Amino acid sequence: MKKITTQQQKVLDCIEVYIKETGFPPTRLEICKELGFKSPNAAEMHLRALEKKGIITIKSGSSRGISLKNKPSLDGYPVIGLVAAGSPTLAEENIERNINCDAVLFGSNFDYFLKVKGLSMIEAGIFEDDLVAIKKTTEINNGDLVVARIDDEVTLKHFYRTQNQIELRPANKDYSVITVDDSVSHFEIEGKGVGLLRTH
Amino acid sequence: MKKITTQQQKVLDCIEVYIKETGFPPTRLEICKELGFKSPNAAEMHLRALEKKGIITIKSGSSRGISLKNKPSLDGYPVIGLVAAGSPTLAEENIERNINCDAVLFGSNFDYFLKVKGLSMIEAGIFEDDLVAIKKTTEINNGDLVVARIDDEVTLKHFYRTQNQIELRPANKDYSVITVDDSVSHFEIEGKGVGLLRTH
DNA sequence: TTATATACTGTAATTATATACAGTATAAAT
DNA sequence: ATTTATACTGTATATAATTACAGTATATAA
Repeated sequence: MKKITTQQQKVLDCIEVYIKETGFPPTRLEICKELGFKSPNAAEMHLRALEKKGIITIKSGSSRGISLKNKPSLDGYPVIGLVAAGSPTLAEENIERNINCDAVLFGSNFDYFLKVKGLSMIEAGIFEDDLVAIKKTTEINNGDLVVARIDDEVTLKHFYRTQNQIELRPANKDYSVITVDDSVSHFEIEGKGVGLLRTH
Repeated sequence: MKKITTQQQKVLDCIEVYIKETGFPPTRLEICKELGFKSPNAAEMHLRALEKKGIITIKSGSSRGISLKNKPSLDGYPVIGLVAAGSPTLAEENIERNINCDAVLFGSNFDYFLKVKGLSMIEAGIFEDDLVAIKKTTEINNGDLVVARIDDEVTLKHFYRTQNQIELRPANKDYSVITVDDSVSHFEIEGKGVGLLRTH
């Protein structure tokens, strides 16, 4: 993303304010009126520059056809999809999108949303593509929903610690319990599920 | 706020979707194209009706000058618990608390959260005390999750319309299908479930 | 019975808007 | 030294869009 000039920033601010106040973007002439330009082409040129820099898109031939591309929310929570083997969960390439919501939406605060793959937790009412709000912590109690990393694979299961081993139990009778033992070279608790979000 | 007709709801939904996708409202002709109308006046009349009912405002003489008055409320979205028989769902006494979140958290916007009672939708991954985001609309398709009012009782079920009757189906084999027939003195669709929120 | 609201088609006119073209001028990059 | 980007004024025009007007038809309310 190239740097933006002072005048281009003014035009961008003008558009944002206009949308916030009216619900729709301004015309070239309205931008001119607001910023004191005397020619519609002044606005036009700035819009073209902003489009070229990837800040907005302009739908050709449409009145008020300006879309702001700065959707990535200021302080939203990342949605993590498939986690590449070995990569940190929150690595850039794992972020599908951001969701804007209250930090205390699920009682306690949390760090990211994990997009559920597979049906292993279906009996706990957790379906494929549901988003589970994850809080990064290693403070886990028996029965908690955890995100665990086993040999570079990330999984969502119920956590149980027995006398001498750790079990990751699915909530689906067609799946098997994962036992963490000597055959596992790397085991780590990434966090705890504190909430769930589903879009119908 | 007067009641809105099915066609007006379609137009409103069309505007909401268009804004969400493009960032600016549609023109009369674009609404017509989307909904299959052949005259721009069809859209115009619906818009006038929606304006008269206080749902939108139209800036005269401006292209795409449609503003949704549907403001993401400052106090957040109400959580509706047990609905008292005969009372309007959103009556003050039914509001348990408010939740602050993004209007478009569930793709389309919505009006309130309904706190789930009972286990009738458990096979759809909807558990007791889950919060279902409800959008007030009468635009329902078969299989949709709906909030219905039957003889002053409010229920959450899957909606199915067959040749000559309406069925409200639970997602739990221990519960029976509710058939809306002559024994029902009052039936009304309150809205549609667009999302789900669960706190672990 | 006479409105009033809904729900459109179809045509047309006015005006709102995007956008091209012709200039002028300055600063930075190649 | 020449191009490229910025930063505008000013004019013109094709077309995008609103909106009025004339109909048709149905349902509901006063």
